[in-house]
Amino acid sequence: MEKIRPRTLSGFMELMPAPQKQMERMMQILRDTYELYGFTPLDTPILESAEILLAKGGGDTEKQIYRFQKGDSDLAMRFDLTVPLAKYVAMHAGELSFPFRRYQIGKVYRGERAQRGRYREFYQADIDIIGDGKLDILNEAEIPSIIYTIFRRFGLKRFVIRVNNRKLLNGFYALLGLTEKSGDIMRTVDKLDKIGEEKVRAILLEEGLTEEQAGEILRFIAIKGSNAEVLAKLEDWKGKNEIFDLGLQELSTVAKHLTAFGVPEENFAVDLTIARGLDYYTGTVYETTLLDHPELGSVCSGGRYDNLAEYYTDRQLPGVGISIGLTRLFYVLGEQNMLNDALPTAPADCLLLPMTEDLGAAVRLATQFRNAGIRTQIYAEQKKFKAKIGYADKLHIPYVVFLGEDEIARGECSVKNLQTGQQQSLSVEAAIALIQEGITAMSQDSVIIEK
RNA sequence: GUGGGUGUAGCGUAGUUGGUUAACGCGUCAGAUUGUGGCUCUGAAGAUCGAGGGUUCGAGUCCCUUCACUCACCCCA
Repeated sequence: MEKIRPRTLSGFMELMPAPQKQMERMMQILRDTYELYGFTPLDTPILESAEILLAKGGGDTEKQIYRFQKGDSDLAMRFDLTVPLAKYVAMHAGELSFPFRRYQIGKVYRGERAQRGRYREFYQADIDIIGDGKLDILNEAEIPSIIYTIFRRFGLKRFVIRVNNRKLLNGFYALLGLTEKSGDIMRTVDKLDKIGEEKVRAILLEEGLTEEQAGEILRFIAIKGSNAEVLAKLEDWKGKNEIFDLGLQELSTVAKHLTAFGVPEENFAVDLTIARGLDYYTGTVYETTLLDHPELGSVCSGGRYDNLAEYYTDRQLPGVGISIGLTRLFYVLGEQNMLNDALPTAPADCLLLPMTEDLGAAVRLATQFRNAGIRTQIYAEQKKFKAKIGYADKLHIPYVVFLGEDEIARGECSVKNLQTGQQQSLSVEAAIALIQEGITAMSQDSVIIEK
C-alpha cells in the first residue's frame, strides 16, 4: 500500500515528549500565577461565526484570518483571544460580576507565512480585566506586574516590560495637526530600533509630513532616560492638549503603581517608541522584550481598550489585558538553550517491573504506590530485562521497582535508584517512603536557566 | 501577498570539472550480557538523492517545471 508521508504543516509546533513536559510546566506556572492574582479560567471555541471575529473588520486581520464555508455557515478560526472575550462579555454581561478578571491559555490561528519564531498556530496566555462602564487606572499597572511575576517564576531576569500610552501619542500628533495619520506614524516610529532614525524620517516624509513635523516626532521619540526623567521631559508639552495631558497623567500613574507592585525599575521602562499591538488599544500599551534577544520582537504585549465590545453591545465594557506569546517564547528559549535540561521530564516517578507471569501482585503494588501519590507505570510487555530497564533509563524515570517470586514471598519489593545504582529490598511501606523522599528531594528548579 | 535561499536514510551532514556499488556521525535494532540500564565492542536494518520532465553514452551533480521547507519584507505573539 502506498504510504502517505507523515508531516506537520509549516508554522505548527509539535513537540517531542520531554520538551512537551517543559511546555506544560510553563503553562502550569501561568495558571497558578494568574489564579494567585484572582483571575478565573475561561475557554471559548476555536471556531466562531465569521461575522463575530471580523466585526472589527478591515486590514490585515481580514487577510490573515482562516475562514471557510461549511454548508451555509461562514466560519472563522480565532486569531486572538481578546475578540472572543469581547463577544463573551457582551453576551453574558448580565450574568457576570464586574470587574471580570479572566485568564485563558489557548491556541490561535493566523494565516501568514511562517518564520523563525512566528507560527500559524500558537498559544496565547491572556489575562484581561473588563469593567462595567468604568475601569480604574490601577488595573493598567497591575497587569504588567503579573507579567513580571510570571517571567520571574519562569526563571527569566533579563527582560523589560515597555510601557507607553496611546492618548499621549494621539494628543501629541494632534498638537502637530496629524490626527488622521496617527496610525501610520505609530507603525513607522515603531521601526526606529530596526531601521534607524534617518530611514524613519524618510518614511515619515513619504507619508506626507513636513520636515518640521517629522523633526518634532523624532525629537519626541528620542527622549530617553530613567522613567522619572522621561516623564519629567514630557512635561514640556503639558497644557497644550487635553488628550496629551490625560495620557501623561495615566502613564505617570501606571509607572508609580508598578513600583508599588514590586516591579523593579530595570524590568519596566516608559518607552515612547512602542505603539503597536492591534489597533483597538486606546490607552496604556505594553510590549515585553527579552534583553538578550531583541531581534525576536515582542513575546508579550497588550494594553487598554475601551471600545472592543461596541460591535456586540451598547453597554460600555472597557478592558485592559495582555497576552503572552507562549509558543514564540518557548521557541526562543529552546533555541537559546535556556530551557532547563535538569528539569524532571519523566512521565513517571517509578517503573514497576513484574518478574512473574501473574501480574496480580504488580497491579496491587502499583495501586498502593499511586494511592501514595507516586506516579507509577507498570511495564507488562514481554521483553528482555535489559529492554525494560533501558526504557526507564531513556525516559529518565528515577526509580525501578522489581517484583519477582522472592520479593512476593517476603512481602517486599526491590527498589533501584537509577541515578545512584543503589538497590535494596524493602517492605511496601518502606519503598513508598524511600521513593517519596527521593522525589521531594529532586530539584524544583526554574523552567528556564538564564546564563 | 512580494522577493531571495535550500531540498541526499528517523535526525544532522559529505559527495571532486557529470563517471561504475551514494559515504559518515547520531539514533534504531540485534549480539557480547536469558533478574540489572548508562560506557565499550561487534554486527544489521534503513535512501526509487523532494516530485515530474529534459540534455547526455552516463545525472545526487547541468537545465526547465512543480511541490515542500526556509529567510527577508509586510504584519504580529
